[in-house]
Amino acid sequence: MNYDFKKIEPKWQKKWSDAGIFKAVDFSEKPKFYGLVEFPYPSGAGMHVGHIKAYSSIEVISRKRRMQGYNVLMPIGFDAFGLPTENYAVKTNTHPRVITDINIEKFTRQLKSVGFSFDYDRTIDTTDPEYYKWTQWIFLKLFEHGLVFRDTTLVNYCPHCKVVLANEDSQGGKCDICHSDVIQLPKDVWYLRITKYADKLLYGLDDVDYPENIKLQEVNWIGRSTGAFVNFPIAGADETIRIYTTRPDTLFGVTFMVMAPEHPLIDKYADRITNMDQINEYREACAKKTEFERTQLVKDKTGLKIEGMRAVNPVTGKEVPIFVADYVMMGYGTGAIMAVPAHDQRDWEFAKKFGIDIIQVIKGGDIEKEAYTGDGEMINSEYLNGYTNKKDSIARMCEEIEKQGIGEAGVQYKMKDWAFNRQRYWGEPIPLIHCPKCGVVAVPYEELPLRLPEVEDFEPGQDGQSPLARIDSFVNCTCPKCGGAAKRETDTMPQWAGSSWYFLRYCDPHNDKAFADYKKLEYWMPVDWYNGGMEHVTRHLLYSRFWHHFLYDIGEVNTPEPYAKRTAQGMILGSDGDKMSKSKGNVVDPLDIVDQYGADTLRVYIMFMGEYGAAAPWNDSSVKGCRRYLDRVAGLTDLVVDGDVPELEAGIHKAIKKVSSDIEEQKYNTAIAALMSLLNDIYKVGKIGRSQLIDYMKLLSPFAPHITEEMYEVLGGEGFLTVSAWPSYDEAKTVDAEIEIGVQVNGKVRGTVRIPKDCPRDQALALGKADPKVAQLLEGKTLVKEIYVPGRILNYVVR
RNA sequence: GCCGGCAUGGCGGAAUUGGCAGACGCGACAGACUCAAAAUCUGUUUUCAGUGAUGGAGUGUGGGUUCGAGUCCCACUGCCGGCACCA
Repeated sequence: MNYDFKKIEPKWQKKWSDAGIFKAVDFSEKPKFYGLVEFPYPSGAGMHVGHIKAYSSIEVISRKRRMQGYNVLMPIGFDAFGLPTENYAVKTNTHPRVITDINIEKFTRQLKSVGFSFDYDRTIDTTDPEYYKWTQWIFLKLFEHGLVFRDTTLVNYCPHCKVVLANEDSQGGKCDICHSDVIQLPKDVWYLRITKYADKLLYGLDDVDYPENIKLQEVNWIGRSTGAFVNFPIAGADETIRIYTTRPDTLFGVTFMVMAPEHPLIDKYADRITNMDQINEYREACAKKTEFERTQLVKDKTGLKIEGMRAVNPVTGKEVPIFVADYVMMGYGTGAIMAVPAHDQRDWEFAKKFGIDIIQVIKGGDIEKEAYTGDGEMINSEYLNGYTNKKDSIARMCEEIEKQGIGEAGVQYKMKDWAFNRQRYWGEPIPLIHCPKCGVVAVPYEELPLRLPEVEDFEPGQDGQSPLARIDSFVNCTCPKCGGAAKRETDTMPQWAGSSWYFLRYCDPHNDKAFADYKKLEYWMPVDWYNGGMEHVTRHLLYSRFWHHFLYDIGEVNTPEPYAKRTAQGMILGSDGDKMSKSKGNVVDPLDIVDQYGADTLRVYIMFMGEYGAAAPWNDSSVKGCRRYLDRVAGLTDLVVDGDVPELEAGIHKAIKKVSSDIEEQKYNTAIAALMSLLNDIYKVGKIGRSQLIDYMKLLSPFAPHITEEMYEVLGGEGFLTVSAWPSYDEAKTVDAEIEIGVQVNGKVRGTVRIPKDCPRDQALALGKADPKVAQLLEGKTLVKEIYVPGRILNYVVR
């Protein structure tokens, strides 16, 4: 067959589309399969080869599932709110809606040209009011259930651009746009109380099929630790400083305390602190430091003693000094710590620098040289003395703490609550109203969607205000509760919002009564297989799992966990081995490859590059190799004969087995290698039976759907190959009657021998010895041991 | 610093999970076709010694377990990813 991909690829894309074979059918009798890919951000740059790789995994599985008789839901959509579009809108003075529509149109065209079998009838766009209506609806549900709260925090602020910056946009303490110094500014922020779901997110991992490394990243991100909260009284005051510790059993070793510079008790007791001026100076210096500086420059511990204020160790009754130091963070624990310099390296360094006592309470190490953080017998600790097991001494101390009423056992998480607002235009408006009488009031559900107002000017406002704050007609409203004049919240949601529930919308994308019909969710959910980038396994995965757990708790969805299985693809690097980037000029445009070699070649190459989960560099020559392979595949139509070719039977059965299992394990590269190998065999034999070739086409179809569909037509096949039955194999035919195994002498391979598959031990050993080279090596030696592993190896141990 | 991953020919990568290392592809070399080139086809291709049969070495480094190690254990080196003064 003449392989003219420019003709056949559009031809079949149109035929498949016209026949609607990729449409998912709600409530079909067939078993369901929901395959999900991370929906793209429709940037102006268009599709990247990374997108192709990310989607190819679910594409191949879904195509195989359809052939296996499943009702497949494989949707696509666009996560279209976000900064790049907004920045481009500002620069070109074009409405982001216009830009988004152009980009989505472009993306869709590109996706289709690669032949992805998405159900385009279910395409969603997070910026469509009919979609973000439900993002706002879920937000209001969270609000209703007390999971939305407001708090003051320090944000990165650029005084020059007058803009609040994300951490990513203020790396190194410089504004990404104008490169001036970023300062920390206190600001009121909306938070989602994700920490309330920390345990559910942690223990939910036991019930899902994620690779261990992904689970571990989530576990570390959640960062659950157990310990105790202890209250240290302030000497001469009726107040305590609350601390959190994972080692309450070292309480007898406490020789000082440290508070974060932002700790509110410092201000509260300002009048009795005698060096308040110095402290304020230090605090100001800390405020200028960015998160980056504070965490990167870990070498030198800075700090200052608070004069005129001391704390009492609640178990010993002894007074200890209090310091302020920025190695203690306000954002973790209680913002204050008890310092045990003998057994914590940071406390040790601080104590050495400030000449503070060090009391050892765990035997071991040399605390003159460094803190001892290992295990050992408890000493200098009254009732804890003699304990050698950390777990027991901690448990005993927690008991004592609670008995003495000085604190309680508790749990802490590294995960922080989710800061949920941005001062930007291109995002979902937060549907809340500030009423001078009633406080914060929710926009009534029936008023959703709360639409983004049409504006001319998208630039962020002065002093970090959202552009929406300038639109009086948007801001001014009446309070839904009291009917009085009120003002709308003008911040918008972060980009993570729309992507936290999109997979639910795919189940019922056009519903205007609910985010999705419960019966449809029951039919489709959970997602059977979700593939995406490693960079999203912490934030996006946790955020969306959080929303889903919440929706489950309020009875809106049918499962606690949204994704039954999650995998991640490796990056495609430039041909120089570096990350692809415009500045390096090593970016490959997938559409160029489609144009030059065809979509099938691109698809086969990307799946053949190497282990799916690993990073691999692009190689133009290898692309040509895949094109050469498909050319040779096309040539198979010239070798067709009537009836099966017996020499190929075993090979075809083996290939069916291997390709079938390799796809399930994401070993696409070896599946393709097996098909290439079989192709070489077919050319050696010089002929192939018609139905044998159709089986070959079926195996290749998920990878190269266009050429195989065309060949199927040439062969006179009925219907579409794409939805024909996946071939089955006969296990007996995949096993050879006679096999070749290695023969070793003292573990070194000295020859091979052909033996029957189920050759008995004695016979195999005799056959091995009969090999002339082996016989020669055995001559005159004492045979110590003979090893025969059926189907694997023969080994003679001699002396 | 902590957590995780990886390391195999000139290159991308295989190896039934402890059993013939280098499948498959790229590149290179030789040959065929061609006036010639490209394309295509046929061979060879881990490395060292040897015309050869063959023999030695070989999966980042050093050690260990085993009849047998790319695979398991210990120590180290180098790269990649994530988190980072987390109390």
